This record gives sequence, C-alpha cells and structure tokens, in this order.
Amino acid sequence: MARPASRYPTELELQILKVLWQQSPRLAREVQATLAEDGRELAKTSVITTLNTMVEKKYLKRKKDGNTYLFSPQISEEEVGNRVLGDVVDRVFDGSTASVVMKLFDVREIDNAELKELRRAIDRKLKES
Amino acid sequence: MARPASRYPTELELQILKVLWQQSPRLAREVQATLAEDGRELAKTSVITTLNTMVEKKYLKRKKDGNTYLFSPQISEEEVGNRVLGDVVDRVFDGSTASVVMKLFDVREIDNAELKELRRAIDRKLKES
DNA sequence: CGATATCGTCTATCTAACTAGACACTAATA
DNA sequence: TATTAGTGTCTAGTTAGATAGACGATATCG
Repeated sequence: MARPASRYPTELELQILKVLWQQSPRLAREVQATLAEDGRELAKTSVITTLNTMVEKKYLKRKKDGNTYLFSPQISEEEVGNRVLGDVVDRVFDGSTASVVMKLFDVREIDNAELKELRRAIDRKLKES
Repeated sequence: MARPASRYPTELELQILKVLWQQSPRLAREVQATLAEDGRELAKTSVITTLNTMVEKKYLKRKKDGNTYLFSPQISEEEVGNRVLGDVVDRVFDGSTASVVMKLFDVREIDNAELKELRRAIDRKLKES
C-alpha cells in the first residue's frame, strides 16, 4: 500500500492555511513572506509547489491575476478542526468523546471563565434532550 | 529538511500498540495474527520490520525468548493520548483547550450520563481554584 | 539424516511530504 | 535595447512510513 495520504492538512499545509485564513486572497510571495516572519523560511519555489499541491487537494483555490496567481482557502478553519478532532477521537480514543474531554480537563489548564462557559454548554445540552 | 518524523505513533504503529496494550508481551506472529483479525493482513516481515522500528523509537521493548523475541509496550495509552491531544490543541487550535472542548460538544454525540459526569468534573475543577 | 516449518535480518520498492534548482517567460528599468 | 527582477513550471533529491521478498539460521518431524 505504501504511505497513505494524510486525511487532513499536513504541518506545512496547516501553516499555509493559517496564513490564508487570516487574510486572503494572497500572492505566493506574500505567503512566503508571512511564513518567514513566523520563522519558516522557504525558497519561493517550495512555497509555490506546496500551494499547487494544496489546490489539487482542494484545500485552496487559485485565480489568475495578470501574470500571477492569487490563492484563497477552500476549506474553513472550522472544517479542518472537525476533521482533525474527529480523526483523533475515532482513531486514538476509539470514538469516546467523553474520555477526550476528561483528558483535556486533566492535562491542560482551563481558566474559570471558560469552565463556567463549558458548564453552561453542558446544561444547554442536557435541557435539549 | 524533507519529511519530518511524526511526533507520535503513526497509523500502523498505533494499531500495533493497541494490540500490545490489550495483552503483552507477545510474539511477532501473535501481533500479526491479531492485526489480521482486525482486517489488516500483513506479511510477517512487514510486522517484524515495523516492530523493530518501534523499538528504536522507544515505543516498544523486546526481550529474547529462546530463538525469538517478545514485544511489550514501553509507552502507555495514557501517554500517547496526551501527546496526540496536546499536539492537536497546540497546532490546530492554537493552545485553546476550551475551544476544543466546545467543538467536541458541537460535533460529537455525548450521552446524558457522560454529560453529567463532565459537569461534576467541572464543578470539582472550579472548587479547586 | 533430509525435508519442512519457523523466525529474524537485510535489502529493496513505493508513495507522500518537503525542499529547492534550472529554466522559460514577462515586465520594468537603465 | 540590454539588463535586471519577478513569476511559474518542471524536474529532482531527501526522508519517513508501509510493505514484502530473498536468504540464512534453527528447530522439528518423518
């Protein structure tokens, strides 16, 4: 079978998506510059190559603008979050959402305001059913 | 830089870990058989090769037993969960644990008993602070 | 003892992801 | 107009991960 394609954006692809979610459409040059600001310095061809594979994967779309291209996201932050999280819940935690939440409580810091908001969300859920 | 190594077990590695978490130590042959039961039929050499790379990565340890080897996990289910989830929270959700939890509420089903347990966990957390 | 089965190492192939150089084309500029 | 700067395509090299065949060592069985 050989190495299967990733079910969601890879590391570099995610970085690029974040750049474009923040502002789009953008030129390859601009994406390259922003990545460099974030500490990821890549040759211009590396950026373009990756942008093009992301277009093939439908993560982005590109539009001709004179002699160059403008890139925009074609997948939302929302959707990527859903996919990644769904995958982790199913593959690593065997589909148990609750155990993921419990683990998050255990391991990560959450401040009180957020905890209260979560409790409200739970109450809302309980009332719905 | 080329393809960076995964920060946590890959797909096949995770499947193998699950087999060994469930029962260990085990022979390569037994791991192979269990994977096959789960629908992943691999040549014996494929399994052994992967087991050995997992030993190099410290995911497993192996012990000689006569003319063969016994494999055991050297990383816990707990720890893998922590790493994967930590990585997702940081990389995809920019460190916001609460937004991950909210998204899980949105997207996945959680039954009432679990919701109540989560609320208790939240109350406990709130009392601690 | 010879045939057969079992087991591990070594080697090799394939794809995805990452990265960038060579090169052609266009546009601006001296 | 010749030079320089910017843009994209094509090609290619590298590593990780997935998979398995060839082969040698060992053990077992008839």
